[in-house]
Amino acid sequence: MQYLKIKEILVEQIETGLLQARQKLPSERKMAEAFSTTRVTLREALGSLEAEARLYREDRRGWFVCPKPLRYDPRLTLNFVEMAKQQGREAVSELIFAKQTLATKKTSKLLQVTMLTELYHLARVRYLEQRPVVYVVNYIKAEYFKNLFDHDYVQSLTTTYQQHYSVSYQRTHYRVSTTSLFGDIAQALRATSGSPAMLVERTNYDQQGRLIDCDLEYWRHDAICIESVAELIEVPN
Amino acid sequence: MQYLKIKEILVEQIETGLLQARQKLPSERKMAEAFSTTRVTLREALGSLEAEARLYREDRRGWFVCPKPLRYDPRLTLNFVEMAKQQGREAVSELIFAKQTLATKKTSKLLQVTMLTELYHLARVRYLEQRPVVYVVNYIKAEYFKNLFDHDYVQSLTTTYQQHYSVSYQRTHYRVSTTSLFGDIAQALRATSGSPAMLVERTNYDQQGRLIDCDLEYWRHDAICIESVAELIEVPN
DNA sequence: GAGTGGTCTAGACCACCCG
DNA sequence: GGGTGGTCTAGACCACTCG
Repeated sequence: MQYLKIKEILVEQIETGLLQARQKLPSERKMAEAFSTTRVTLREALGSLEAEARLYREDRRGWFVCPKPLRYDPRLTLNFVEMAKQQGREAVSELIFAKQTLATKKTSKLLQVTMLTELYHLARVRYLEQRPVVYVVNYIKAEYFKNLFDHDYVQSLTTTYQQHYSVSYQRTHYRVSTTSLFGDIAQALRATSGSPAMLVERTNYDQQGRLIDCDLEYWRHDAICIESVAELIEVPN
Repeated sequence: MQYLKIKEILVEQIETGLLQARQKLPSERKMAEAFSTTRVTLREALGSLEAEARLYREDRRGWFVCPKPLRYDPRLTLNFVEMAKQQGREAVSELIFAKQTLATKKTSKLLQVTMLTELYHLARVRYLEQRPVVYVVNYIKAEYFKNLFDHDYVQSLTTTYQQHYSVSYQRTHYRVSTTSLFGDIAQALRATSGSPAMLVERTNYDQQGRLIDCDLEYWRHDAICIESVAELIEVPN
């Protein structure tokens, strides 16, 4: 079991700081030679460290050491940039597209509206210290936010909701599962197709209990750690 | 990109029901031949479907089609068996070990006690329809539960807490991250070493706000989907 | 005991990234 | 344009599972 030995060595180098967060590893060929093995076996070790969130790769660019994950609390309405700042991290949000569309079969179900209801549809990529870590898709009920695109919607939707429409999030329904990245999303995150990912789906309600929008967040799985507190519910048998 | 084609075909067979949940796939050699490729490439496709939670494997036993994940709401105090039953699933809990120990550096931090505090330490494996899906480790403050082992602690700790000690969970602090399975845990879950996993860590408080125990839950990542509702918190800037 | 999955070797070609 | 990562071939051995 050579690849386990390789993993141990790499983990040790990470933990002793010989390899630092965000640092690029040597090329696969060089490492394979250094460990006296083939690329196939080396990649077995690297892939396994990727699954453990110790290494990540950028498509065709190489392997890097994972920085600490961002703590994410679904109860906080904070925008991404603020959330990162409070943890001493530097964050940026970038627009991929913003358009107006009509609800399809899938989105009408997500937002509990009839098909062809007017919606805003936007996609953004968020960066942590220059590294793209989440691809966020939003579907927003247009009826509550006339002319949304006249305001800033890239950095923080929640702020715009509040300032221009007096709407604030009150409750959120969220679902967390694991998937992997493909196509446009993988590309936007500079991830290799098939990289492990965490999917956070949220449906958000305002102070009047109205369903106002939903998010699909595709996180590079090493970049996030969900952390929250919940009051427990008594369930009758 | 042969392995993508292979994936597509397998996904289609799963979605059309040609391959059913829990069904075993043919051997790797047979599939490699059927797709006119080598085992290495075939395994690339299978590994990728494993990351997407469409296939899972049992160590040295082969590849299987993933059944639907169990929905898991951290707010519910329900024991595992009840939770599964409410979703029409059949569940069983099995004891791995139960012992009394003293807090170590790691566990004293988890439970916010001084080192050498008396603790119960138990490990269980939980099955969904015969399949082991979670490995649960518990650390419990012994001071609140004298002679815990005289009662049933395998099927449901929460029930025993309530009935014999008048203690019920009120609040939980939880953290969700991705890792992978190794050693004893992988073995108990019949998983190949290095399989992707979801780690749920919980710290639980009773009706008096006392920290009473904590859980480390190692889930086969395809077997769980975390789903909950949260009231949002206003955060001053 | 036959066949399986887990691991490994020693190559190869290509498209892409970066200097 | 050199070197890289992504993909693929055609084998091999071993320990284990299962009938």
